[in-house]
Formats: sequence, C-alpha cells, structure tokens
Amino acid sequence: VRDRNEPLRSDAQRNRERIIEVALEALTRSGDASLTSIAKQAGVGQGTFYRHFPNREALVLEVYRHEVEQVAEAACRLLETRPPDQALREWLDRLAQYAMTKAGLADAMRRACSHDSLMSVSRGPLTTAVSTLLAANEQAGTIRHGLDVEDVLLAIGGLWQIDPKGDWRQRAGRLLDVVMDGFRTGAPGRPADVVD
Amino acid sequence: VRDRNEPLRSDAQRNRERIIEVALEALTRSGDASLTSIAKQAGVGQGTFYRHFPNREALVLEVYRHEVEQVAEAACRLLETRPPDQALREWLDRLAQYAMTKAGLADAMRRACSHDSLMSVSRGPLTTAVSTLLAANEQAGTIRHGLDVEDVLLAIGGLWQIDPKGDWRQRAGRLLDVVMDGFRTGAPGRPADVVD
DNA sequence: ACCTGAACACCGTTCAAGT
DNA sequence: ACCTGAACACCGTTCAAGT
Repeated sequence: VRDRNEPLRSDAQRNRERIIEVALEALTRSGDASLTSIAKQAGVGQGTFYRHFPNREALVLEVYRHEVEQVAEAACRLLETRPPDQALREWLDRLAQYAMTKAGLADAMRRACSHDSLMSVSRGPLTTAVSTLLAANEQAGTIRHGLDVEDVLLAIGGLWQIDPKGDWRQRAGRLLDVVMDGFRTGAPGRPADVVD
Repeated sequence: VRDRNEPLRSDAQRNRERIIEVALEALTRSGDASLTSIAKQAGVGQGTFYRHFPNREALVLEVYRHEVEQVAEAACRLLETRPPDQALREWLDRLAQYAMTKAGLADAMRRACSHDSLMSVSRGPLTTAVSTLLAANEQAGTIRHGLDVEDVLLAIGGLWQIDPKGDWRQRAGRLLDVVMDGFRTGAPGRPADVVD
C-alpha cells in the first residue's frame, strides 16, 4: 500500500525505530514476548504497531535482519588478516557466540517464521559473507569444490539447537570441528574431486 | 498428582489414545494446530484434554516420542545386514526422510518445546539408536574416536531446517555427505587421534 | 476417578474516530 | 498521512458441577 522508497513522516520514522529498538530488547530476553507488550513499551497504539509491521513474522524478520548484518560484515575483515581457513573457522565461532547471546531472538525466528522467509533473510547479508569465505577457501584449496552457501548454513544448523545455558562453548567447538573437517578437501570416503 | 504406574480407567485410557491419534494427524498437517480443535476432533471436553496433557508441550512431546521410537528401532536391523558405516549413513537417510514427511510435527516441536525438553526426548530411544551405531563404527574404525551422541545429533541438526517442499532429497544428501566425512577417522586438518 | 462445558485472561488483529 | 484505543475473534487454561 505504501511506497517503500518514499521517506516516512518524521514521527512515523521515530515510532518505527522505537518499536524495533524495544523489540530487539524484548525478543532477546524472551522469544515469545507479546506484540501487545512491545507496542505498549514502545509507547504506541496497537494500530500504529500494525501499520509498521503487519504481523509478528514481519517484526521478527526486521529485527533479525538488523542484527545479522553486523556478523556478516566481520567476514571481510577476517579474510584480510588471516588465512582463509582460519578466517572461516573464526567467523563460524563468532556466529556461534552470536547465536548464544541472541538465543531469544533465534527462538523468536524459529517460532514465528516460515521456512521460506527464513531462507530469504539468509539470502541477504549472510549469504554474501558465507560465499565470500567459501570462494576464498575454495581458491586456496582448503575446502572441497562444489560446496554452496546452503550446504554451509545447513551444516552449522545445529548451532541453533545448542542450549545457551551449560557448556555451549565446548559443544559449539566440537560441532564446528566436525563440520570444518567435512568441508575440507579430500575428506576420506570422497576421493578429492579433481576437477579440470 | 496421579500415580504414573497405576493403570487408567478404561474410558480415560481410550480418551488419551484418541487424543494422541488425532494430535498426530493434526500436528503433522500443521504444527500450529490449536489444542481446542484437537480436543474437539477427539470428542472430549477441554477439561479432559488438560487432565491428560497439562500444556501444549506435554502433548507434542508425547506424540513425538511415539513417532521417534519407530525410527530408532530400525538402527539395529540395519547393523545386522550392512557394514557399520553404511548402516549409519542409511539410518541418517531414513531420519531425513522421516523429518520431511513429519515436517509439521517437527515444526510443532520447535515452537512448543524448550531446549531442555527437546534434549530429554532425544535422551530416549534416539540416543540408544545413535550410540549403537556410533559404537559399531568406532570399533570398525570407520569414524574418529571420541564422538558422542550429541555431536551426531547436532551435526545433523540442519535436517530440520530443510524445506520439505522443493529438492529436499538432494539437500539432505549433500548435508549428510559433508557430515559423514566430518565423522570419519583421520579427516585432514585433524591428524587421526591415535589413542593408546 | 473422570468428564463436561461455561468462564476467564490474554493475545493478535481490525477499524472507526481522531490529528 | 499517521495515530489511538476500543472492539472482536480466538486460544490456552481453569473450575464448579456433574456421572
């Protein structure tokens, strides 16, 4: 209904930002925080809330997008200062750390978002980050050929199942060890696909 | 309040089974089927429903437990007719297939169940199956030492994120290829832990 | 001991009325 | 163009009354 490129009226802009700000805080604390409570905390009426976010999924996706951009940015910086395989591994470590501190938000995503929309968000900055890391490693010969972004995202899918309470550092480390080994070239059982 | 070992009165028993039966059907179709609708479809009042299942999580866990037992059983049979690594792989393939046909139920689990309860269900028959497969493979030398059940369950965690619509067979296959390679002994980058 | 269904609280969503 | 808050539908949960 509204032109996405037209700038918002200043009060609307402020409201929108305030909602996102409050939602980040509330959803991080608990993934099932009610929209009503978020609207109230943000100091807007329900109608206003729904003008900006037509449903829970829209809000969660927006908050998530904001957050995930930060992690994605780190990838390039890591590649500049480290060999590709170390950069990949460290980036995955950071992703794990991020997943743990934002467990509530991840929970909100799982509960509110369809498979399709989950994919489409990943198709944003996360994809760029992963494919950059992937390309650098493939070129350096530190991972097997033919892996795509979704292979990686699925392989680390277990991160979102780790309990943030408890020994998550060790758990995540073990998972990433296994996964990284699966990524490397010439893993046994699959003779290294020597292409052209 | 009730003694878990005392047998239920026959009508109560029948109600309980009917609820589970209906819930399996409804939740498989859609993970967010309402408890009210399930109770109604099962032909019981709300009070009866809550007598058997104090909340959504309790119901979902119970339905899930029933289903997962079937997959777990297959593990032993596979080990009898195949070499350990093929048995493991084929079992994972079946798990993937199962995850896809029961996508709604998996969705219901994700939405309704806490991390803790998710773990505790896995600690049931699934754990037995995985650890049997793991032990056989470790002994045969087809996987690295020191992997535990949770390593495996986390490594295949991505299965639950695959979209059942679309090319899930190929996706799951690729994921399991990566993961199995990560499991094998002597994967590069981790010099084979030669123990004792 | 178990079942029923009305009743309650709460949440997501809509909409007429405002500025 | 945007905001407000009352109103509605629906869901989870409880409980007094039944057998």
